[in-house]
Formats: sequence, C-alpha cells, structure tokens
Amino acid sequence: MSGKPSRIDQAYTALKSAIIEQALRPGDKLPEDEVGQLFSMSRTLVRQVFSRLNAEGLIEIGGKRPATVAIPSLDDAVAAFEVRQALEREVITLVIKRWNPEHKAALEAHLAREIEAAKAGSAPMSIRLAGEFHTLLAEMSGNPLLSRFVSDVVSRCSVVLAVYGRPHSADCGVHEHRDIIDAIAAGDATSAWDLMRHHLGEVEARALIGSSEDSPRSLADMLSPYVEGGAGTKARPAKNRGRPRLQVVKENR
Amino acid sequence: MSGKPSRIDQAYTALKSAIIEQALRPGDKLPEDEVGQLFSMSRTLVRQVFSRLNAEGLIEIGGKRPATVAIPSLDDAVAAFEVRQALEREVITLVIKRWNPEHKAALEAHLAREIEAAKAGSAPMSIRLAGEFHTLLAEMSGNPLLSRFVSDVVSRCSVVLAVYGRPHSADCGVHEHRDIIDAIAAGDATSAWDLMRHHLGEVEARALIGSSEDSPRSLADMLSPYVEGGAGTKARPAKNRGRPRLQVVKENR
DNA sequence: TGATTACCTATCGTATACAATCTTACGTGG
DNA sequence: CCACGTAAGATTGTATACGATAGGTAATCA
Repeated sequence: MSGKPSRIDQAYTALKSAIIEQALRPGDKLPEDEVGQLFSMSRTLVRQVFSRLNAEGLIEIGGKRPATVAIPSLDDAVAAFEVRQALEREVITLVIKRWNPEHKAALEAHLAREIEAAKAGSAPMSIRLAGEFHTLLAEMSGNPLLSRFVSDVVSRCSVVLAVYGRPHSADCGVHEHRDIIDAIAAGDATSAWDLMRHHLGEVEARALIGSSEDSPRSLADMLSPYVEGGAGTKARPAKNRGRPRLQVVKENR
Repeated sequence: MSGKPSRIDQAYTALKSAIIEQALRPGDKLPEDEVGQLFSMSRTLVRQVFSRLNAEGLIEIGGKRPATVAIPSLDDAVAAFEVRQALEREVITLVIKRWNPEHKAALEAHLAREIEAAKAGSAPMSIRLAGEFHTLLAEMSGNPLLSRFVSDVVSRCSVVLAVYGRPHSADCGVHEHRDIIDAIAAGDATSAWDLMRHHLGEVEARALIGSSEDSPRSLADMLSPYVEGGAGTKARPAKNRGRPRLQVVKENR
C-alpha cells in the first residue's frame, strides 16, 4: 500500500500503538533523547513525532518537562465522546450512501478478527481492533477529512478509556459492531444511528473508576515490541555507547 | 487573554491570517529560511509553524520542495464542506443547550463588526470575520475539541474559497448569520439547522470558476502587514545582512 | 530530626552545521 | 532553432551543539 513509511511514520505508529494498547499508560514520561535512541533517530525527528501525537491528544508536551502520555480530564472525555457521536453519525450517513459489497466484506473480515482476538483473550489486540472498526468504517465514507477526524477522536477516546475505563472490559461490544454492520447493510440509517449512539454510550459508560496498580518498568521494555527490530539494543549510530542507561522512567504518581 | 503568545504562535497566526485573507494565494511558495528571516527565527521554529499549518490543510509540505500554500482538490473541497455541515450541526445543538445572554451579546457584537466591514468594503476583513463567526459560535459550544475541529475545517473552507470561489463575493451572507443567531436565540434547533445548512450550501455554491490574475510580488511585500513590527526589514539577528534577497517567490503556474 | 537551601543533573528550547536532493540555467550537439 | 546533459545554486532533511530551566538530592542549620 504505502511505498516506504519513513522512520518518523514508524516511530509515530509505534508510539501511538503502544499508547492505545496501554503498553504506555497515561502519565508515563517520554524523554526525547531516550525515545530517539530507541528508534535510532535524533531529537529533531522525535520532536516531529511528538508534535503529531500531541496534536491528536495522545501526549502532552510543552512546559519544559518531559513529554508525558496524556491524562485527559473528565471534561476532555465528555467532549471527545460528544464530538465522536456527531462524526460517526455522519460516517454512517455517508457509508450507507456509498455502500457496496466490498465494504461489507471488509467489515465482516474485521469483525472476524475481533471475535478471534476476544476468544484468544488478547486484551491489547481487542482494544486496538475495537478502535480500528470505527476508523475502518470512517474510511468507507470516502471522505478523507472525516476519516482523519474520526481517527483522531477515536484515539482520544482510547486514552480516555485507559484513564477512566475499567481495567479489562475493553472488548467494546463486538455484538454491537455486528448489529451496526447489519443496519448499515440494510440501508437503515435511523436504526444504525441509534445503534451507534447506544454503542458509544456503552463505551462512554465504562468511564468509571479504574485505578490500576503500578508496576514500574523501563521505557525500553514497554516499547520494545513496537520498535522496529524488536528492541532498542542494536543499530544505534555508534554514539553514546555502553549500557544505554534505560532506567525506570515510569511515572508512579 | 493569553499571557504571552510565543514567537511561534505569532508566526503561525500571521501566516494563517495571510493565507485566509488571501494575501498569500494557493500555490505560493514559502521557503523556510526566508520566512525565518521575516519573523526573525530559525528554520527549526519555522518548521514547527509549517507543521501546524500543514496539519490544518493550509499549506503543503513534504516532498523536498519548498512548502506551498495548499491547493485543495475539488474532492477536498466537497469533503471539507461535508464535514463542516456535520460539525456545525452539533455546534448548534450544544449552543442552544447552553445558551445565555452573554453569548447573544458576543454574537451581536461580532455581527456588527461584520456589517461594518462590509460597508467599508474591506474584503480581507470581511472574509476573516465571516469565518470567525463560525469559530466563535463553536467556542460557545463549550466543547474545546469541537471548537478545534470547526476552526480547522473553517480554515480549509477559506482556502477552498480562495481557489474555487469567485474573486470578491466572499461577504458570506451577513443576513444569514443574522437569521442563524435569531433561530438559536429562539431555541429553535430545527430551523437553525436548516438555516445553517442553507448558509453553508450558499458558501459552497460559490465554488465555481474563479480564475484570478497573477501579479507577482515579493513574499516580503505580501507578508509585511502580518509580520510583527510591520516589515521584515529590521531586527534580524545580525546575520545574512545586506539586501535580504527577497525576490519573486510567487508561483505563477 | 525536620525543614531549608544550594547545587547538580536531567531535559528541553533554539540555533547552527552538514549532507542529500531538487531546480534551474547554461552550454553543446543535432 | 530545439533538445538534452551537466553543473551550479537553492532548499530541504537530519544531526549536533549550546544555553536555559525545572526538579531532585544532599548537605546544613535550627
């Protein structure tokens, strides 16, 4: 599909995935040079990556402190779901308008993967796929801008879930995805809207207390599955050698 | 209001204004170091500014050529207005829900400025105020994320107008703004939606042929009203002196 | 022993330096 | 006169260097 994702894109995707799958948790610190070493790039590029992540509300940068994984306020959470409702409503309208068999096939395939992940009990995978269901739907709207906005707001909602959601219940109602697909396939916009509203309401309702214990690990450990090559312990540009000083960066507060 | 807008913010605002008011026209080139000299900052910071402008679809960066003011495709244009409809519908819903006298006063004041600008025949001012009416409304929704999205999409629509719109007709129906305020004040969501839909339809309808003549000028001339201090001919950090080599950068193609 | 202060390290903000690549202009050959 | 190849210049991509500042740590004093 995409010819050559730049290193920036790779790091961006890796960090985004790590945050959404909750390998990095809200409040975790992300020092620029450490991340740079992990991805074998200079702070200049890390900064660009951070800039993008910040624009999507996934991390917070600015005040000369290290960047941190975002901790959305309750207001932010409500706002995100409010906007999400409006956007996904439009998505449904457009998808129904442009509905075709390929769309159905793609959604069915995705749903199958969701079910599989749920059966396997893979929480990170489930979380990721649940979000991707909505971005996939958005892409079918044929409106790239809408798609971008939805992707953005879905990311924000994922972080909200990480902060306020119950630890593990993020299977996001695969059932409900099933019903939404059917309603869209039937061309029934009204009931699809209702289903989506109910579905997002359910997701939002999981915004309750969700204190999860802290187990401090190193940034390298948390990110290693996402770094190309599997770890940050090789392919460094022959500088700053020795033990890479990857220590506890986890924020315990 | 805001304590200290950083130099980055100033440059961002200046360039955004210049683009929206069509002092910079789609296709115009924006070399990093030249812009940096105009705003007395290094390319590093210019890059951050460009990154933000790019995220909002105002300029295009990337392929190792100079950044250019964006030229949205027709598809982009349609997409922007589609999303805008959905977002502004939600705005109306929320504003009605939180309606209070201060909101009315602020909108009336803004409308007065719009009328004044229209009477004075100041096209750039009119264009800017017409857009700001919608962002102002969005801010009253009390949802910062929605506000950001609306601001983003309104910017995109402004550029679309610059590319496809008729040269001067951008007074954006002050009348219609009047009616929308009234409908919201009356708490009549349905008719406010209709009015907004019609209004945006009108704006979108101006996307016809809009060939405007080219009159090559220097980037410094085009931007000088937006640079703090009024011109880029002073306060440069004691380097690269002499005549600043500001030549024709206008893209004529 | 507890609070306070001075220092010191970590980390970021900004500028600059160097390398890669595209654009443009010019000269040469058909 | 036009097409094409080559070289010079302009412009961006990436890395590094330097200065500023916040936060933590340890030593000091009551």
